[in-house]
Amino acid sequence: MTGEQQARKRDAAATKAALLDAAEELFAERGFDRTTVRDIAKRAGANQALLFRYFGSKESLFGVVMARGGLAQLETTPPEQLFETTLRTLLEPPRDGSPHRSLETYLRSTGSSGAGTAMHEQVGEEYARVLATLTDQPDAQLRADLVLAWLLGIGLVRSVTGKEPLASADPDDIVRLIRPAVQTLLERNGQPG
Amino acid sequence: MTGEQQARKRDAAATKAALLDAAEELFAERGFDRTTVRDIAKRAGANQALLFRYFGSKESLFGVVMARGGLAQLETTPPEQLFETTLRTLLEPPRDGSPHRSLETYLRSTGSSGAGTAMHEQVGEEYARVLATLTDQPDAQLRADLVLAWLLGIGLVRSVTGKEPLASADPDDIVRLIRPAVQTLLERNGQPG
DNA sequence: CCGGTTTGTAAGCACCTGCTTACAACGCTA
DNA sequence: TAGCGTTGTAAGCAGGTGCTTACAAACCGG
Repeated sequence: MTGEQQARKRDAAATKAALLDAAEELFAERGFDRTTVRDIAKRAGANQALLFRYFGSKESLFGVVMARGGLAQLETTPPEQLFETTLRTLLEPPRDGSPHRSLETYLRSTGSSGAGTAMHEQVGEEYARVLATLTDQPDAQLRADLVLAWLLGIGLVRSVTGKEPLASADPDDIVRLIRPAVQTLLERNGQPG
Repeated sequence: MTGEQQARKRDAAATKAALLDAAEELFAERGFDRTTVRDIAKRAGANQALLFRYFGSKESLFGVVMARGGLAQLETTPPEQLFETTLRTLLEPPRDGSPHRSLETYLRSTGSSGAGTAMHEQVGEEYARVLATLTDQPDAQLRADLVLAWLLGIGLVRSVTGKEPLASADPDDIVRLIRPAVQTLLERNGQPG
């Protein structure tokens, strides 16, 4: 709820931005399916017809939201810090002005629309590609997928299902437990049997 | 030739079972939200009004489906094999007569209804409790949650988003890569800093 | 055969969904 | 100031949702 409903009288750019912000929040909180265009318009303080005028459809808006900030963190974080940085972002409560919440949206929108699928592929591919640079082992891609899977699983258990003690655990403790295990995964040769 | 639809003429028990089977399949395939009561009734070859007569509501049916077979694997698998067994179940394509698909449903129904939340808590709690017996370290519960998170994350990336190379990887390879990392997670003392 | 109960069916209700349309209010500019 | 494109609004549409109701057909004990 941006409290400037009266302040913005005739400003298409601001309305578009408000719709995008509201959509980003709601998609991250509820996923694609359980977010309605009426909810988005209401939170943005705009008429829902404008959503369709500016973005065409709900799916198209979803795509714009994902494209806008989905990969920002990825581009500004060195690979060797990506795992820990992403993990901490996922673990900390969403602050204003924090990186965009693409992984959360990824989680909450599993099994949703076609737009969701395309987004899944893109976001997952990008993260895994960077993570794969962290190991010289032959199965680099697969190992990277497993790291990504862990990130997503932690986000799932923590922010979606709220399972304790994980949900309330100190991010430092989680990082301390996980780091050596990830190191094992990335560095150890696969051994037969 | 009498068609199979007439074969079950007046048999409430069989109709209930058919509805349960259909619901279990569809919830696992699409999650709670994207499964409609009309779909369930259609796959079961039954009238949708019967679904409400026998189960009261869609949410209630969901609860019955989860309660029916959700924890079967948990009760018949020794703790030290639980991780690998569950992982392999998650990795293999669903066969007929295979264990119930509670974790898949868990995944696909994230962020769904209240019934989904209750189920999430129950299933997650049971798995984590058993997994926690695998370590003597102080943070046993937290470590168990992290193992569970990895399981769910792998299921998510593999069966929901279909990301390659994980989606098509040999289960043996995945197990070989993951086992030492899980061992590290469970056995290693948390070290400060 | 009769009456009541159980099982199955078709139709519909009230609500929600994404999306569209018709129109009013505004502000630029000629 | 008159005209006109732009921005915002209210109302509604077509289809889908969970769920209910009214009723017919089958079964069973008497």
